[in-house]
Amino acid sequence: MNTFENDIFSERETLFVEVILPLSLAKNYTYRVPFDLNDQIAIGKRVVVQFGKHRIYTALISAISKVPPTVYEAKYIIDVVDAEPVITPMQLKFWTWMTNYYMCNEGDVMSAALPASLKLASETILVLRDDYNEASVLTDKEEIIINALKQQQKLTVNDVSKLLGQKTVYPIINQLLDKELVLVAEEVVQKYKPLLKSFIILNDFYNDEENLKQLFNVLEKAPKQLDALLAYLKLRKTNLPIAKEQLLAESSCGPAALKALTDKDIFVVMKRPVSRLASHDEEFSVNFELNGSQQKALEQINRHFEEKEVVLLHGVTASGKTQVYIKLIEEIIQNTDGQVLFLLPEIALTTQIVERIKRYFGNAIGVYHSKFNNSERVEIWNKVRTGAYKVILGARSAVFLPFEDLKLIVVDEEHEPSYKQYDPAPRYQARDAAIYLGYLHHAKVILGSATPSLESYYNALQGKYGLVEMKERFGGVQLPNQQVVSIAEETKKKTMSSYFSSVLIKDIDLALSKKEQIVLFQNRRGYATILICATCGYTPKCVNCDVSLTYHKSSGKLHCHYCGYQQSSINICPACGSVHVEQKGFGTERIEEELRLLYPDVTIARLDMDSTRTKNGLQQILNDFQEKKTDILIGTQMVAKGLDFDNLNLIGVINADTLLGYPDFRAYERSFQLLAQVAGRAGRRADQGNVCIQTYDAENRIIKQVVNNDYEGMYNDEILEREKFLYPPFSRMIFLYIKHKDSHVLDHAALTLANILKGKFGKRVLGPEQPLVSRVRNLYIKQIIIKADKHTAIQKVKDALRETLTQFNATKEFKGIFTQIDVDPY
DNA sequence: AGCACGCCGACT
DNA sequence: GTCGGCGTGCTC
Repeated sequence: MNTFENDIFSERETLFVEVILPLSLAKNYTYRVPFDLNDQIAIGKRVVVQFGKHRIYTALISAISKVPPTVYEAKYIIDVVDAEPVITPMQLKFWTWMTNYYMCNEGDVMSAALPASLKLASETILVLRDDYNEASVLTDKEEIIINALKQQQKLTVNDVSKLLGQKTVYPIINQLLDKELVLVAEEVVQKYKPLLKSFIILNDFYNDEENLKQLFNVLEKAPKQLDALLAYLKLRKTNLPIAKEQLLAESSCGPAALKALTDKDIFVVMKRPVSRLASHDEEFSVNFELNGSQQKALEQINRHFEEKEVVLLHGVTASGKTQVYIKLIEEIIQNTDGQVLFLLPEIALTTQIVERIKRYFGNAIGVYHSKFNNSERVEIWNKVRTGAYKVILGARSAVFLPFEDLKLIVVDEEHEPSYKQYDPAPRYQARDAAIYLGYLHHAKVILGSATPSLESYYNALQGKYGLVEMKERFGGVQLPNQQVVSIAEETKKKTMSSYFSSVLIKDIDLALSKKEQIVLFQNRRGYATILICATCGYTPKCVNCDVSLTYHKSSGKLHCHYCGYQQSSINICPACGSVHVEQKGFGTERIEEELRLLYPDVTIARLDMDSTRTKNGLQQILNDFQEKKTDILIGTQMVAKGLDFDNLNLIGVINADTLLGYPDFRAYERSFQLLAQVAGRAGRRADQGNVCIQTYDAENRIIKQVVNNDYEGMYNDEILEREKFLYPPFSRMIFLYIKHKDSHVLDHAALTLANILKGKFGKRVLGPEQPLVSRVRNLYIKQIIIKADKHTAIQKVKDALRETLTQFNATKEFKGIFTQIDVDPY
C-alpha cells in the first residue's frame, strides 16, 4: 500500500465514507475523512463518529467515495477503530440482502449481527477546564456541579441529572459551557476486555547455567522460594506457558514467596490474554459406523449435492440424523479447510446434541447462543474469523458470524418456529437466511427434520431441493405405541381424576412400577390460565395489553405474558363483589399440583419458562431427570425439543386441543409437528414407548395422523388447503402492523392505508384486521396482510410498499402512526 | 435510539 | 414566572 501514488492519494484526496450506524435509521450517513486517516479507512472497518449533538457511535464503513454530499456539509469522522476490517465483504452482501428481503434498515441488521461489545459505548463526560476561573459568579446548581467536578474530575450527564435530582440538565450544562468553566469530553469505552492471566517467566539472566547455580545458593535460606523455582523448572519442561496459579498449585510455596521472587527480578510476571471459553481437548473420535439406512441416506445426500444446493433430510424421530450430519461434517473438515455452520433451535443448544457433537470434533467446535455473555461472544466471533473454529453450533443469530470459508450448513429441526425472529427487526427466518448464506459461500445446505415444514417439503417434491428420507428408527426400535383418549367420553363416564383419564393413570402406574420415567406435556405455563368470576363473568385483564392475566401460584400474582405487568391476585370480584372467583384453564403448575395429590411419594419436576429462568435452571432439571432423580417431568413445548432419555417410556399429552384451536393457517401443521415431536421422545432405546394423547376431539384428523405417523397424509391434506386459500407455499405473505395509542385514530389510519394499498395491489390486500392481541404496552394494533401469489414479482410489491409507507408516514394526518413490516411472518 | 425544542399545565 | 411532562422532528 505504501507506494508513491498512494501517498499522494492519501494526502491530496478528500474522501467521504458512507457509514451504517447501529440504529434503526432509514438511510446511511456520509462523513468526511480527515487527510491523516485517509490510508486507514477501508470498507468493513469501524469508525468513531459524532451523530447528533453529543452522541458518539461506532459506525461501520459501507462505502468510500470522493464525491462530497451536495445538500449538507459532512462532519469529520473522529477516528478509525480497527486496523483490519471486522466485517467481510461477504457479510456486507448478506446484510444488504437481509435489509432488502425483510424490509428493514441496515442499522437493524448491524445491531442484530454485531455482538454488543463490538459496538462501542459512549457517554458524554464533563470535565473542569484547565483554565477554570474561580472568580466566576455561580448559581446554586452550577456550584453543586463545579464542586462535584473538583472532587471527582469527571461527571457524565447522567451523574449531573442524579446530582441535581432533575431531568432537564442541558440548559444548566450549556450555561457552564458558555461561561467557559467546563468542557465536554467524549470518551469512547471499549467494552470488550480480553481476560488476562498472569504467566511466570524466569529472568533470562538465569538461563545461563552458572547464574542459575548461584541462584540456588542464594535461595538456600529461603526454602519456599527455592521450591517455587524447582517447580518452575519442572513445569518448563512441558514447553507450555506457565500460569501463576499453576505454579502455586505445583509447589508448596505461597503467593508471598512468588512475590518475593518477582520483586527480586528472578521471576517476571507477564499478563497475557487467554480464552474465556472452556476448551475441549479430547481427541477426535469419529470412528463410529453408520447403519444401513444412515449410510444410504449419506450417499443419497452426496449424490443430490452434485446438482442441488439444498437437500431436505426427512428422517423419523430417533432415526439417527445426527450421525449422518456428523459424517457429512467430518468429510468437510477432513478434506478441506472449510467451515461448517450447524444451526439448532435455541433450546436444543443446551442439551445433549451439543455434547454429542463436541465429543466428535473437540477443539475445532464453537457454540454460539444467546446465553453467552458479550466477551464470550466476541471470542467466538474472532475464532470463527481466523478459522480456529471449523464447526459452529449456533442458534439463529449464528448466521451473522464472520465465516471465512463456509462449505456446509446444517439446519436441524428446520421446521422449528424459533428460527424466526419476531421482534425487533430484522424479522428474519434463520433457515431461509442460511440458504442465502449458503448461496453466497457456494456452500451446501442440509435441512433436517422428522416433520418438515410444508414449504420445505413442497420445495423438495417440486425438485427445488433434493429429498432424502429415513423411515427406520435407529437400532430397529419400534415407533411408540400411541393411543388417543377422549376426555369427553371419560368425563361422561366420570372416570377422570382431575385432569387425568383412567387410561393415563393406568399407564402412569405401570411405568412407575417398572421404574420407568414419565413426561407429561401441557402446552401452557402458569397455574390457571385465567381467573373468572362465576357470578358476573368478570376476568382480570392487563392494564397495558388486551389479554387476560395469568394466575401464577408460586408468586401468588397475576402476570401478563406480553408486557410483564404483574398485580396481586383477587379473591373478590371487583366488578360485582362476588366471592366466587374461579380458576379456569390449567397450566403446567396446576397439573404439577394435582399430580402431587395423586402421587404424593413420587418425585415430580416441572420444565417451563418459569422454572428455567435462572442460567443453569434448565440444565439442572434435565440432569436430575437424566440421573433418574425425577420420576415425572411436566413440561411445555420445551420437553419436545431435542431431549433424549434412555429410561423415558411414557409420554402423556394432557390436552391436545389447546394446540388445534389456534386461529392460524399453520395451526394443524404446528400441532402435528409438536405432537409428533413429543411422541418421538418415548422409547428411544430398547423398549417400545407409550404415548397417551388426551383430547376432547378424538376424531380430529390431525390427531389420527399423529397416531398413525402419517406425515404424508398430513402434508397432502394441508397442501390442498393451502392451495385453495392461497397460503404459503402458494403465496408470499407480508404482514403490516399499524400501531397507535388512540384506537380511533388507529382505525382511521389503518383503513386509509389499506385502501391505498388495495388501490395498488387489489385483492391481494386483506384487512385491516384486529390481531389476536389487539393492544400491547398501551398501543392499539391493526394488521394488514399482503398475499402475493407466486406469479407476482415480490420485489416490485416490496418496492411499492416501501414507497407507500414513506408517503403515508409523511402525511401530516398520520404523523404519530407507527408501522412495522414482517416479511414471511412465520 | 437519544436529545433538543416547543407547547402546555402545575406549583414555588 | 419556572419546572417538568410529553409530542415531534432530526441526526451526515
